[in-house]
Amino acid sequence: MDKEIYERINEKLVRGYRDISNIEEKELRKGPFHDLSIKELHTINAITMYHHKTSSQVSQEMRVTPGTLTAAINNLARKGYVQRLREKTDRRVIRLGLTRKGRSAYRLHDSFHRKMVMSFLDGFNKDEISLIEHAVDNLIEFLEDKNHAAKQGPSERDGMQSC
Amino acid sequence: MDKEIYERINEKLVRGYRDISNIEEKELRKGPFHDLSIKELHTINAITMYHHKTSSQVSQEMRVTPGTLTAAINNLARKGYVQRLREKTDRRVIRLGLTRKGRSAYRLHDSFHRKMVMSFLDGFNKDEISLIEHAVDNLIEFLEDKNHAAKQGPSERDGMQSC
DNA sequence: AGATATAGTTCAAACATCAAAGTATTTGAG
DNA sequence: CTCAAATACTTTGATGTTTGAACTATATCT
Repeated sequence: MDKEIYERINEKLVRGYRDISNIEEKELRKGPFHDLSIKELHTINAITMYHHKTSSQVSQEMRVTPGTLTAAINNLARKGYVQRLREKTDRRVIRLGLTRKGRSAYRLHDSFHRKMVMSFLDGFNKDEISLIEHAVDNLIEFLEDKNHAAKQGPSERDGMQSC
Repeated sequence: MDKEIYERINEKLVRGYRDISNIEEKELRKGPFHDLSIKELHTINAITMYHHKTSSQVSQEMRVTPGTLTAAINNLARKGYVQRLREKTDRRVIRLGLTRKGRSAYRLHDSFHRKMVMSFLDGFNKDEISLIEHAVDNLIEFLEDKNHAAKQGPSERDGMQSC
């Protein structure tokens, strides 16, 4: 492929990637939830509206250790965004739920995402959108491959020498 | 637009976004530069191969405060990836350069990016690629709009009521 | 020359993160 | 049934990143 095109698209992706968090945080600061950081908002987002996932589930999805999540939940509970709900049938597990305020923050963040994705896809027809989705799928697949390779360890990356 | 399509693409973008840093870091740990974090690598990337940008330039591009960059450069210099070069004509300014080792790390990271972008665009022809690029442009434009709106302050977002 | 501006550094505080040890609870083997 | 092992989460201590504000050194402007 053309080197120039690669450079240009790479540069744009890097720029977009770098700016998203910054801008999400700035938007956040303007609204009624100025006591939330972007990371806290992402935790709220991972908890989701009504699923009452367990702590373990959320920490795995977020790729952080259980201890990290505990600390994050402590803060969000103190600020009134999240509630811990102890499971009746197995008292070891904690289920996480958003308070009314938490759901409100969730919706605000979601509407930002909606606007962002809408503008990403603005002006394309169904076929073109599915082409773009295919490119995104390519990217995710690439990341998943790398992820599995990393899990197996570097020595077995290609060719499965073990056994 | 179709709500279902939005949900699906949003979910994929969020997942991709979340995984990129994790996987870049994992890849990094496998190679010869295991003493670098992903943030440090991004600093090296912002310094670029041969431009000798000033500290201010780099900190602005990275959207961090000058103090943050100083700390990062201290670490990278200690580890032998970056050199400070004092400007002859204006002794206040520091220009930043990569050492041989720093350039080597830069290249490794760049090759990861290259593979990632290549897989993103895999299987598309020129026209299709320029369509995808257009979508990325849309996204960047959205972010820039939001960024300017944020700079002006929330009260003047739309309609320039001042004066 | 002296005031002001600019470039970068230092410092103290806040926060996120992790690994490892700890607590409470459940499960499973005998 | 009982106790050892497993599981779910929390606590703790250490590390690294980030910021804002005060600071140093240098340049520019009047």
